[in-house]
Amino acid sequence: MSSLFKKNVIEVVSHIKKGDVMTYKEVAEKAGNKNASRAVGNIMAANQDKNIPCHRVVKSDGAIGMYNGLRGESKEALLRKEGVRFGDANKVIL
DNA sequence: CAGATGACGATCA
DNA sequence: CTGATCGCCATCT
Repeated sequence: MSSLFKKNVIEVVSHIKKGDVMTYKEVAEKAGNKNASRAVGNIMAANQDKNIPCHRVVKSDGAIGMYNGLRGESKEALLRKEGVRFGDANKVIL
């Protein structure tokens, strides 16, 4: 199960700095397929590696998305601790 | 190979 | 603004 796209996505996501967030679209674009935002989410779901801050990957509108891999901790709280600024309705300020 | 699925995106009503 | 629909891509069955 090692595809180039997947590897790129994981690399890009693991490169996200603390307090910073990246949209699925951006990650997909950096990975080589700007239209593969969906595939990116799929890869994230299949690779919840602790080294990969998947929670720092949000939707293009700044929403958290359907992320549910954490142990009951709200992604908002976690991201807030990381230093991410939130606007209204749990929307991340990009 | 073809069909179905999903941590999405953009557009339309 | 919210909800529904179509479109896109990688992976699974």
